[in-house]
Amino acid sequence: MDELSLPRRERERIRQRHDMLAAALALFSEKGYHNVSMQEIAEKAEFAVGTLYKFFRNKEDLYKALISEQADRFHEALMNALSTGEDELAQLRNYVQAKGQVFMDNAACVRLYFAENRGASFNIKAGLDSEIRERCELVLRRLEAVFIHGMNSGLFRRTAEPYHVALALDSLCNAFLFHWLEGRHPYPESPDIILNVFFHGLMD
Amino acid sequence: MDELSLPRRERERIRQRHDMLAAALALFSEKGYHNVSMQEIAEKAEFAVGTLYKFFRNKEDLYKALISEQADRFHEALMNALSTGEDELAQLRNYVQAKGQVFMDNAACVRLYFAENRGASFNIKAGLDSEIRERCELVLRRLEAVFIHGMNSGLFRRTAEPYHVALALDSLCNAFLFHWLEGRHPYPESPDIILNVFFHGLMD
Amino acid sequence: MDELSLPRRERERIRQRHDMLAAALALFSEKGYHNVSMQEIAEKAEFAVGTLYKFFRNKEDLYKALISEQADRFHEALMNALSTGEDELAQLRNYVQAKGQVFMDNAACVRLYFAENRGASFNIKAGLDSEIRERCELVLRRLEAVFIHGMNSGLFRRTAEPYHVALALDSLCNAFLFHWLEGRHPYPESPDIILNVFFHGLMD
Amino acid sequence: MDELSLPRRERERIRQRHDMLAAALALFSEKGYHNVSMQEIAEKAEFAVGTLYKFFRNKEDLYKALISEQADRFHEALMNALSTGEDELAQLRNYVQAKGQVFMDNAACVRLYFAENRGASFNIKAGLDSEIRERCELVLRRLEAVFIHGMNSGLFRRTAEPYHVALALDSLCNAFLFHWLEGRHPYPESPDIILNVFFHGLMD
DNA sequence: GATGAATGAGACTTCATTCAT
DNA sequence: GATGAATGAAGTCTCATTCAT
Repeated sequence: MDELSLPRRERERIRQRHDMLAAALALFSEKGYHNVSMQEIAEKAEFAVGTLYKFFRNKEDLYKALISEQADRFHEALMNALSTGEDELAQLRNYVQAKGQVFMDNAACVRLYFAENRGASFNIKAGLDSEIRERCELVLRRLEAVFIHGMNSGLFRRTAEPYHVALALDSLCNAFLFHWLEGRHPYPESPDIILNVFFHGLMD
Repeated sequence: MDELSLPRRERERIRQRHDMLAAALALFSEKGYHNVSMQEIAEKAEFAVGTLYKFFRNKEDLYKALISEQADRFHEALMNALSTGEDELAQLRNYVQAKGQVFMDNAACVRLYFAENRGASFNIKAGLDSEIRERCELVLRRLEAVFIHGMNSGLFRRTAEPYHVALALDSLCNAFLFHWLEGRHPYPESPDIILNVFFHGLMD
Repeated sequence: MDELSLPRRERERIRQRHDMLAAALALFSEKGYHNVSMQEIAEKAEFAVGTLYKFFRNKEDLYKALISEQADRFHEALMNALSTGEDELAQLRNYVQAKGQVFMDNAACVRLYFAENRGASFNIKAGLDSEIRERCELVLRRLEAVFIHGMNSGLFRRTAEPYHVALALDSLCNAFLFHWLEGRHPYPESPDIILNVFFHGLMD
Repeated sequence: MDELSLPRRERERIRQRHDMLAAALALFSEKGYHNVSMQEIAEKAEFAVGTLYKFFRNKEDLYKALISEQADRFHEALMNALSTGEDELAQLRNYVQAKGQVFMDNAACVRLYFAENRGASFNIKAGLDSEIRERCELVLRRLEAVFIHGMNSGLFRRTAEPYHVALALDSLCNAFLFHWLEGRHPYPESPDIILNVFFHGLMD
């Protein structure tokens, strides 16, 4: 809707940029950054190679833009989830569900997302990572805040550092999602299956 | 000790192979598979390129050998930890500690390990991954067994699926280790800091 | 003439391809397939290596294209010669002359041609050879037909198998041409010098 | 028998050298000079690479020795044939038969022989060729001499230059042998099938 | 004297990037 | 502004040759 108010030329450019990123995402997530050529991306997006370079300084730049935008969407969805819900319990449920939702809706991204957050592409070049990690950290801090709130309000017991609990919940979601990615088992439909692990301790 | 009994020539070859893998590990973990050339590895290992190819059929082969051997060490250590300890609680403590120990002693590997298990190198080629993931799954199943035992013996309460709890514990360790890798904060000295999250539920 | 009607871009590409093949021919015929590098060909043709690969999938492909096109020209010229001339005698004269003409005009090719038909490049890879040999066989069969016609019409005596006579005539031309290639002596100006051997038997 | 009189050490060396050349011949004729490595030859001959270099200065040297020795055998056999037989007719028959015999008994060599005499390995490096061609020329001159004798003695008519007739006969044998090599048809059992072409002219 | 591990130059090929049209 | 042909640096891998044992 915002786009409609832009000059036609500008709107066109945004659509083109979007098509390029979409093509790149499909290819990167399928074959990995290093196994995709600019030629390939250009062909899939139905542009000339030169045009790609009008939008992105180089391959790495294109990659960063891609990751960055996807990360934006993810983190925005997660932050929203954490801000929605009557009490902290509801917020956590929303978080778990939102994380599942957004990831499963964008399987292609997830592969890249994990790649970015867990590993190999420390590499591609620094810089990107730190930016993404910062946003991960923000989500984590927000999650921590929910736990702190819950503890302060007496909803949760203070059995461990709130940050640690936040870390635990998030990493558990990731583990489930990762398994889902591999086709091992589905992501739990009810968030409670994941949350139970934390709510009801193993020992009295 | 076994090596001492081998013919000198054989011992020499083992040492050379080790040096090559060490050089490769250092470079791969720093810059990523695709950003390291065989030339580079050869130079770091102080061999000629051709010599590398006497030991490994090609770059991918070298990479697989590297990952495979490191994964062996890791998984062996973890399996050992899970088999050591008077009761299930002790076994879990050992697991958490062993995981921390072995990873922190091999920071370079961990980067590659995560890369393998979380992402990017879906790519490099299938085949390796599945092999490694299978071994991860074995560890996870062993961890699940500890929880099942503990639940059956009344040590733990059955508040969630044992496999889910196992997944939760393992992924939490990974999360901590990952943060440590990034220099954010140390891996907890006492395993209890991690275990507490599970033992004492957040709600009554 | 056809080329003139093509779009400028297309004409340009044809010229480039031609230049590349010309450079390759010169080098291959001088030093042999294995002793010429793509770098060398590129330099001689005044292109970058990468450009070569835009036109030919790989070195072998370039080689095959080269051989194939030259063989086309040769065989077409020979077939034409055999179809031109009042009687069989004239056709044979034309053949001998055409063979000499076309070969001597393309000395570089001839080296490769012989290489293809007599030897070494059994090797380079099958496939090409058989294709070329088939075309040689066609020419030979056509030559045989001329002899058969001549024998049936009473122009020639049936002193031997027509195919054998065809083989004999062709191989004699080759022998002369080969000697000429080596600078030993000239290819006979008059085709009769070669033909005489066959027409007038050594014995009564 | 001569070998028996040599010191044991010397006899041993000759046998080793022979084994190396045999291995090389088998491999070269199957795959071509450039597609065979010294390693391969060494393995087939059951020696170490280094040992090969004790006997031959380098790969080319080994190749030249191989070709040279085989050519010796061939040309000796041909020269013998041409010197054996009551009259010129018998000598020619012997020649045609000997050429067929010696080639078919050494199919592997023939491939290399043709490669040497007709093409590609102009290349490998000059030097060898000229030496071989000289010996070919000697045979040809000897063959010419037979025709001259035959003409002078009235056995043959002087229908063409004796050298040309010699060339014709030899190249016809080669053509038949080449076809046989390719499995197209057998080399004529009776030399007369080849000789007839020359003896009884096509025209009165 | 034989061995074969080690060497490293050099071959083929790809692909990010530029720039004339 | 878009195009895509051209570029050439750089990567992987092979193999003739050497030399310490």
